[in-house]
Amino acid sequence: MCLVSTSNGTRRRPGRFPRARRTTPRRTRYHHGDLRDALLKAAVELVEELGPDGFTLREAARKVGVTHTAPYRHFADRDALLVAVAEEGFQGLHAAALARLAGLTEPRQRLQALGIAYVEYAVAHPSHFRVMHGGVADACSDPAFVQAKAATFGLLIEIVGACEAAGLIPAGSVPRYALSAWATVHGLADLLMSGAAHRMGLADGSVEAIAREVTANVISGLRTP
Amino acid sequence: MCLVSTSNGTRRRPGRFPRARRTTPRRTRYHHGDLRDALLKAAVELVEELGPDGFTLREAARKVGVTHTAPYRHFADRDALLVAVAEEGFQGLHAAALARLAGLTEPRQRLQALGIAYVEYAVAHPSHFRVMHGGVADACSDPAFVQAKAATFGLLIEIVGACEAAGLIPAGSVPRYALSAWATVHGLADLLMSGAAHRMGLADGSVEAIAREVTANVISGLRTP
DNA sequence: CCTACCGATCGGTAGG
DNA sequence: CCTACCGATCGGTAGG
Repeated sequence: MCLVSTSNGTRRRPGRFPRARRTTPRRTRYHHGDLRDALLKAAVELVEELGPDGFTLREAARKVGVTHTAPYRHFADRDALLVAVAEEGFQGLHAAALARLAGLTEPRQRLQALGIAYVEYAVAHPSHFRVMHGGVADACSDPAFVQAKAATFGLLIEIVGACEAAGLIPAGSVPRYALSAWATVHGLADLLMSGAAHRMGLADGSVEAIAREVTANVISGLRTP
Repeated sequence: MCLVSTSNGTRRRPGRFPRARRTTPRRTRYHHGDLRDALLKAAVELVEELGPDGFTLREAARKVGVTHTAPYRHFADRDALLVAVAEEGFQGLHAAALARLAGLTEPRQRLQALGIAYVEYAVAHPSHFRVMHGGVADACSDPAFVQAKAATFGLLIEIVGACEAAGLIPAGSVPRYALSAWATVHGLADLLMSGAAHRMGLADGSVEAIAREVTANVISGLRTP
């Protein structure tokens, strides 16, 4: 039988593992916003170790060195903390995309740059990425979250729209191509994050190089203008 | 705040929800293999409702109508049941792919058919698909599981290899194109399963039609022979 | 931000 | 396949 329960840390459930004792020294006091930030950071680390479902408020508190009820001063409940992570994630992804797009005007180059930014962000911030696309974010209507998400998605539509305007894709096919482009980088991100691509011997080179190659294949499917 | 804890069923943690009482009448007795199959089926349903991490052995037992220790007669532990689901999944995907490939000889058609089968299988069997790519399966060395997984992956390599032989892709680029093709359908599967594609207005039409369009975009990036 | 507590699970073992 | 149990969590509330 596969000894997954001990060889990976994806899950954490009552009564299966002894809980690690406090590793971080307890701070004497937290200033305004200090504990909030510390909890956010702890949450990101825990999601990376245990997955979004394995994350618990109590362990985040433990990690930061406060009582398990202290987080309720800053977050209404467990999901609120995860939503904050997701929001931070969309803002970070948006910023990373803008940085990669800076100075590029040619639609195909921009589409590729957006894709590379997407994959790079996911691999560099797997916890954020997973929470962004997890169940917590799905039903969320938090304004800041929704705004950050829409802005990022807007970049994709804008760039594919520019491809259409340039005659690189058939008129009216923006949704189809947007979905194709998104699916490709989204899947690549997942296959790289999970290690599946590597296990199958398909992930040689840097993340950027891999993303560049894979997105190039998508680009090459466009018309010549 | 986002009321995710009540609006979606992705998670299940101690003390958050009242547990539903037995809905299935308790069987008087199970024949050999009968309970095993019933537990497998229950596990699939539970993963669909709660995700792989939310699945518990106790709830599966409850759903089937036996004591929470009865499953240990058929599965060594919780992970063993999930591995069985993953194995069933890879066998199902492999069979679905073979069915779609039957009669097709042209490499591009075969690549597209494989991709469509992948996406259709994922959408039709989301629980299996999630478990197949989840943490439980990663570290698993169960022979039947490994074999079913390798057979499915082998189809991809074989078909992309045929594309190479036909001059549709540059010599030596099988890994790169295999990764591209896989990433695209893997990402599409995820975006369709999670509802993200639909929420963004990018998922009009049947799953087959969407998968056909998206894979067509990949195919169009190949050389003309 | 803390102490004390509650109700509800869970995975797993002992022993039949 | 069942009864009885154990140890370990968890999210959350009361009340300060």
